[in-house]
Amino acid sequence: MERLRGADLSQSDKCQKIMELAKRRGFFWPSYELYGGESGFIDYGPLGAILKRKIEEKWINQFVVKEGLMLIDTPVIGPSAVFEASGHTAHFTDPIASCSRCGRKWRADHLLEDQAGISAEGLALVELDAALKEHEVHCPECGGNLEAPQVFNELFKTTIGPYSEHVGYGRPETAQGIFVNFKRLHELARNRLPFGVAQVGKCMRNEISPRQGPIRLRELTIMELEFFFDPENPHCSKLKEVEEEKLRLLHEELIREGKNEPVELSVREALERNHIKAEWNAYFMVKAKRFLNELGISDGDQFFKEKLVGERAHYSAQTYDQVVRLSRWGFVEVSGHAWRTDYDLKMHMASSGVDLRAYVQFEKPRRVKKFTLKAHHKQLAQVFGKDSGRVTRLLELTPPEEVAEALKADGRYLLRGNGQTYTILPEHVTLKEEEVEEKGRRILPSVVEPSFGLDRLTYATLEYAYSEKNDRVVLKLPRDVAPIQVAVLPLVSKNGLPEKAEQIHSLLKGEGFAVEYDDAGSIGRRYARMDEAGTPIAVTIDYQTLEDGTVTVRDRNSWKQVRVSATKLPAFLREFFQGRDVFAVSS
RNA sequence: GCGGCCGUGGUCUAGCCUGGACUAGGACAGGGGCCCUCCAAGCCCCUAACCCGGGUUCGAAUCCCGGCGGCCGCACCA
Repeated sequence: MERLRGADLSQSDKCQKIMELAKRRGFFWPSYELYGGESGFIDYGPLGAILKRKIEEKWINQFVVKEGLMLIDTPVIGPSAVFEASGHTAHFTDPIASCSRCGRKWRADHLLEDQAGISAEGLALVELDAALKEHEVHCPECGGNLEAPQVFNELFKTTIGPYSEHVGYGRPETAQGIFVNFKRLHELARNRLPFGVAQVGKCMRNEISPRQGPIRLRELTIMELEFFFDPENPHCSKLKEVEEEKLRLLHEELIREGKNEPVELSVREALERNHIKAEWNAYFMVKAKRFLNELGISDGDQFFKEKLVGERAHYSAQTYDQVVRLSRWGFVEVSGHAWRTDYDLKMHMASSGVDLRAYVQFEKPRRVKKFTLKAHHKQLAQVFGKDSGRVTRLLELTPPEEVAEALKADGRYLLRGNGQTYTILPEHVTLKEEEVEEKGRRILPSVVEPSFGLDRLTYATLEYAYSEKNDRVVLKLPRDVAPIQVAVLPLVSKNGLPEKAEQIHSLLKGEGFAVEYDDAGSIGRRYARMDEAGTPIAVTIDYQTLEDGTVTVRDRNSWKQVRVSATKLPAFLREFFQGRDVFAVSS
């Protein structure tokens, strides 16, 4: 496929070998090769599909089952309203200006900021164009004039049904499927905070120029969870379990100082020094670190890198990327840990007009002075016509104090929502201040979001499992994600050994193991084949098996062998796959 | 999207500059057979490829153009 020469070769050697192995043994390969290929897409083959699924299962086990969270599954396609509310149609996009002389493309907003020192935030394309001209921004490379900026939106666009005006988008993240269901999910969590909801699924991002095989895809699988907590009670109840754990952080301060190396801080220190702003984020970062450890990626090969303000997604108040060292690309993001605050719920509440606040009960009822707001429906209907229903709902969701203050100061209140601004005058409402007994309050939960790229994790797992021994490949996949668990091999293919091996094969299959039988070629060749596929255990049936019913069990990593009686084999293997060091004990 | 390099069986590659003897060679992998007591042993046989389209030419894997794809650099990666 590709050929690399000279200095490139040594550095990308491992990646190269893995790509070859992946194609040869059926982990993954480029999609649509029959028609010349299409970049940004990969196919998972027989081994890869299972490996990927097992990593997903492991994640679900650790982040959903063990954490007591909920798992849901929502559509890939969503109507435009969802992504307009979430900000993706506006923000999942880049204004690109090309140079009319040299043809280079630039981020128009970045140029404006760099050359004119003006924030381009919130500027429409025409405004951006005007600003670029006004401040005489030129191509930084050749000084040529810039063409009018154009937007490129990375959402995949489609239509829903036969109506071209009914626009839908492929989701760029699974999160919105959770946010739009917040009310129901909170109800299912029996109206308690905190709680978390996870989702695993395909997402689409129409990348401008994807490369790097499984690292940057236009269609990818994301495993993410939204964890909702009370912003007024943001403490992580499980902090004790993790506060002494060390995290390697390359935090904002270090980056601003120009540093590249992370520092090692305990969770407690990181929180005390405000390098991590949300306790729950810290908690899940520890979980994420351990998760990668179990996929074979040690602490030294991963760390968390904070995203600077300009690099963060539009919804995020703080984001750490978990990065892993990969042989070809250096440190690559495999998960993001964003503190999304109440951004998404707030946006969906404003767009839909539905109250998405959670009710939090006080320990004791409190007597408080409080404004109450009563909307005058008839008056509002006269002024706003069709929109009055929505205006009324929005108005009633607004803190009355805010309305009262504005009316007092300016004589009017500007109500924003649904992409419009409505002017509320004193005669539209009745505001009363009274003392009431409150049993609780309504709040918009704050959200932390750990979000993992399953494709990248699958690749990283392969890369970290890859090793060579005596000129052959041994894929030391963690035993709980290996696609084939056990190989059953007759030592030779005669004298009744294959028949005996077939019995053992069926026995183990019946016990629920993923087993493969192989009697082709010499025993050494078959061991080698299984090492390359990452099969942790090989069971060999030999002449002694016929005499005393014991078989040889071979460990892929150490090549150690122990004899186990066939009847005890299932129990032995079960212990092995639960993580016990059965070879050290028995040999 | 720009620039550079590149595209040959399942995988890695030889051949391309200097067009013909290329019915495209090799290694590994795969299938069949012989052999058969533990780490890719050996022997025999077999399967299987010039990215796509156009052009130049008597003749194209080889030269030219376009497309697609890959790698690297720039840009992009909310």
